[in-house]
Amino acid sequence: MKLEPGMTERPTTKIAQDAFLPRNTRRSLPIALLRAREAVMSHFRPMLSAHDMTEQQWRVIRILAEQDTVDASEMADKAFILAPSLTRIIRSLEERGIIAKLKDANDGRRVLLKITPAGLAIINEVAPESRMIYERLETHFGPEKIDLLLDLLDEISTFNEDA
Amino acid sequence: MKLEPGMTERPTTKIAQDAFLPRNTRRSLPIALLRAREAVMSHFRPMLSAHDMTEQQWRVIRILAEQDTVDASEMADKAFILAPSLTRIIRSLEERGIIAKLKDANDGRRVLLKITPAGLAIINEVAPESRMIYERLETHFGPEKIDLLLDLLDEISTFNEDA
DNA sequence: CTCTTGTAATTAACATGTTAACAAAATGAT
DNA sequence: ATCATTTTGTTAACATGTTAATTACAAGAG
Repeated sequence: MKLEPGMTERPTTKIAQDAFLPRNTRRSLPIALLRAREAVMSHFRPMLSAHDMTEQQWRVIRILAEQDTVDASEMADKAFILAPSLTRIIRSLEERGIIAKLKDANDGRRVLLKITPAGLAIINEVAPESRMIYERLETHFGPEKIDLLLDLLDEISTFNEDA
Repeated sequence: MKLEPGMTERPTTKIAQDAFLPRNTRRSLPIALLRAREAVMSHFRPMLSAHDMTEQQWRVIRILAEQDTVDASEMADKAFILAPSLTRIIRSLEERGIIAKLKDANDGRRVLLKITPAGLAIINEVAPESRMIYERLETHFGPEKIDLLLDLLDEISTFNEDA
């Protein structure tokens, strides 16, 4: 390594520190998970943005299509969205008339969520296309491989719980 | 009655629309990737925040520890950070004296990045602990399983490129 | 009943994700 | 050289991620 005029005299060779360097970035699990997620989402995003929907907003109304009434905590859990984000998403979706907020009669703290007809309309427009995209992906890789991946991801996700 | 994970639920009400509903959220690949990523990161985050480092900032200086000088485009690519985010991260890291910005003599557009001694000090503090955490994870699941997962993720990540 | 503690949701503040628009420098064709 | 085009990086604007503090209500102990 050649020293440039502006560099310090201290040797900057990093070979001696190799043992202290992090693992190679190319085999980093967090980045690999991020890349894979982005690759998958890139197929869905155009369809969602055509309906002025973000990915997270879609996750919310999708869950409300599966289950009629969901309180905010359960929604945060299922959609994997943190409470502060969910508060903003709910406000936005409600202003757009896509979901409705109800009060829980038994617990004044809880916010109950429900999809509106307008929200259902969006579901019915987006869902078929979403299914098609997913089926293309499943066909390309084979359902077994996707299942294997989902199982591995599930296993990783529960790593914390047995510490 | 509470449904356990793995059970197949089908609420009473929306049966007629079943064909138009999205896939079940619990087997959603994007959410599964998100959950897994968060599970992994939850082990690293406390250590990073102890050094006032975000995950993304850590990715940046980590790459600069592997490779002495990197321009912004290459960094965005390797750290998987979009250009606008990277601009802000670079500004922040530079203000804190952790990295330095240089100008490319051959191309006036490019920004070259280099880690400072202060940055190297952080690397040397964090890296050993980071390795230990990763080794625990690798021991728990077995290196073959991690490798299998990384291979599958890689395969998913390149799905776009053969369209 | 009062007080403490715990829980659900919101707000605040900052960092990043995401897309679009933009400025500056390089490139290539004429 | 001149001009249109492409590439690199930044800025802007809005949505979400992240942690901490806060408010409103619920539950329990005394």
